[in-house]
Amino acid sequence: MSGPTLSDVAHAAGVSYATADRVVNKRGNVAQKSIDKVRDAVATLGYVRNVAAANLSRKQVYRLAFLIPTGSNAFFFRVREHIMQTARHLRVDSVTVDIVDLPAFSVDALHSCIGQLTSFDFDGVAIVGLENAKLEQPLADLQARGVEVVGLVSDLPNAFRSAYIGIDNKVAGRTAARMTGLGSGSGEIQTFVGSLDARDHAERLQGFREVIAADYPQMTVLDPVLTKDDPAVLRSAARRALQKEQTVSAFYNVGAGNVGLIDAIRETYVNRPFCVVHELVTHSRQALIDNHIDLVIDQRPDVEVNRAFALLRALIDERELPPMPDLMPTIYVRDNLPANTFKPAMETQTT
Amino acid sequence: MSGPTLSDVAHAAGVSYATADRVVNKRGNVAQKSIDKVRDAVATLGYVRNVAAANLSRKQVYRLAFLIPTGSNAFFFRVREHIMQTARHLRVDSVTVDIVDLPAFSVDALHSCIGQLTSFDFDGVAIVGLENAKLEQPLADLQARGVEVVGLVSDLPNAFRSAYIGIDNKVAGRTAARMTGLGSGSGEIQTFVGSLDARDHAERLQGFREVIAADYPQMTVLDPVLTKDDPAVLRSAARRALQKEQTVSAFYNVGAGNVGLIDAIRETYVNRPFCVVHELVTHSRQALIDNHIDLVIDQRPDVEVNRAFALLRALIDERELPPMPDLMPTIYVRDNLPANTFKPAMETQTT
DNA sequence: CTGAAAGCGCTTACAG
DNA sequence: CTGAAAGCGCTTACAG
Repeated sequence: MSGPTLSDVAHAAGVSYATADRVVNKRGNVAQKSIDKVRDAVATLGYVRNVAAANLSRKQVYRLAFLIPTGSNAFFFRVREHIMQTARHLRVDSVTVDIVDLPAFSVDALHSCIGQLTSFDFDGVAIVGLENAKLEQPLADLQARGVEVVGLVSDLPNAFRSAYIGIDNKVAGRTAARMTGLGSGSGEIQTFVGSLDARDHAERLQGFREVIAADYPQMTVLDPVLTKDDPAVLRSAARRALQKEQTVSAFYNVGAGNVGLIDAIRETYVNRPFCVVHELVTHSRQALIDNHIDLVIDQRPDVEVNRAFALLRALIDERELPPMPDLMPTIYVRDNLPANTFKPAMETQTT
Repeated sequence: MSGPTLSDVAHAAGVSYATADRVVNKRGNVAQKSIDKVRDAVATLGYVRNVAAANLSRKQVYRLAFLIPTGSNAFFFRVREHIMQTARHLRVDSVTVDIVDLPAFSVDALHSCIGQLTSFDFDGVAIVGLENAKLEQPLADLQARGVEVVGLVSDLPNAFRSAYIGIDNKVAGRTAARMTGLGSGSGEIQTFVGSLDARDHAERLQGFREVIAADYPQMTVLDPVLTKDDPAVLRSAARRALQKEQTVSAFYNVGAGNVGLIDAIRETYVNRPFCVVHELVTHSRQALIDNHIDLVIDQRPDVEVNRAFALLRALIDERELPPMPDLMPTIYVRDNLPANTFKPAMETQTT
């Protein structure tokens, strides 16, 4: 900084340091006259609060919580790893992190978990959310207590969080379709979804269909197999589809459970279809390397997690938010894979 | 933090605060006996220095410089914009930035510029470098004065910088080849390079050739047209290649000057070849949207610039470096384009 | 070689 | 409604 300090402001305004502080930090109990003088001084001097000094004085700590779906999903395993790694690095900046596991896709579980959060006085929470109106009340309560909340990967009701950090799933689906069109060109595309009730899956499929219909009319999108993200379901459905060799020229798995899909492909000795899946995890990574699939569309959970931390801290400090360009889905082929930083053994079996 | 402070350490070691400080910060003039006691106390208490408090006390400011090639290159225009934007945001954290423009690819210019840097006492510099031994001496001088230096986009002699922030260009070329193989499949690929003396161009071409040779034998990589990154050269060469409609099925421009390539494609009413270029700038972005090209391989200068700032600050603070996964080239199609944050009018005409 | 003390820019009781 | 003062965890002269 090395700009003007609050005592410069107090001086210029002809009031005490304490009074200048009261108006700058809106602590109240100040005469209008003093307020005006301080405001003027701030403006003419271009005073800007030194957040580091303030935090030192206040012994600020950042108590953060992340609410992450539990279970065997490899993607969220990755998310969790990134959170822990970042947390470790941010300990020296006085941030502490609790990761709260909760059942996937359960509005009730999320509802009660958010409700309990109020008793732990966190400063900020990042939530893998659901856009359900039932969550509005507990979120409002949380925010009323001054807790900053952001949606992560999957959004919360818009008015009840400060930001959403995640990709646009329709864009992800469109990207998958573009690559399928480029790579395959004609024939039928067998699609797989976990559930059409899951908004992200529905949006991806919609985006996918739009692009194929508009730009690749020589391709047909077959109705999706419903998989519940279960590898076993994917495996058998994929095997069936692989029998129809001549007509199915591409696979697109909108959801998780890729292990099953990959198994089916590995076990089948025919020309495999062009294959696009989501999320770079141990198995999809290996399948890319082994040439069992062609492309992975990834949402960069590392970037998302980093941003969640940065954003939460900025919100808690009430400082200007950093520039945050839209998060776009990333396309991986086997040539631009980042080094694998996780030990495969630690990752769970699904997806 | 809220961990032990240095006065806790001093207490435990039975020395004064000043002495504890001397050993922790290696200021010398301490009896070995005191050193040992303090070291012990640090270890048993798990003391970790509060960088924020230290910086406040010392009135630390970060004076940074970025050495960026000048000229009409749209990519470096983008780099410069990101630096300025980030700098604006980091002003409140006491970082000031000077951007030094210098002629592209000139070892001599870089040499003298680095030499002059010593007289400005910067705390850290990021340099779009060249791997030339002539630069070693001035870099060594700079580092001897305690200036932190990192290579950005293009590396410096390895032993004379603390880190390189940029992509692996061979990986970028391999990625381009993979996409060309997926999208085109057979026929001749006309390549274009600015200069084979430019290491990044040579590496990209090498990676490209490797993948085509290994995995797409039904395609042939034609020898590159040397363009000096000049749009006019690209334009006429591309027009010539477009005459050979039936044989050339793909274009790959390793370097800059894409405006010329895009113009040639726009002006030619034949089935255009499959088209891959590098770096997302105003023109390549628009060409993607207009379906004049198929893919852009980008190195995310925004991410690189952010990392340069973070790294330089961590180095200057002598604190633990943040986790830094490898930077991989990003693949853009027209569906996963980030919003354009620059006003096209500001961007120069080339590339 | 060692220590006491002022000061960095703020916040927070506490006394008027 | 206003101000003087201690303290956050460090660094930096300064005196011994």
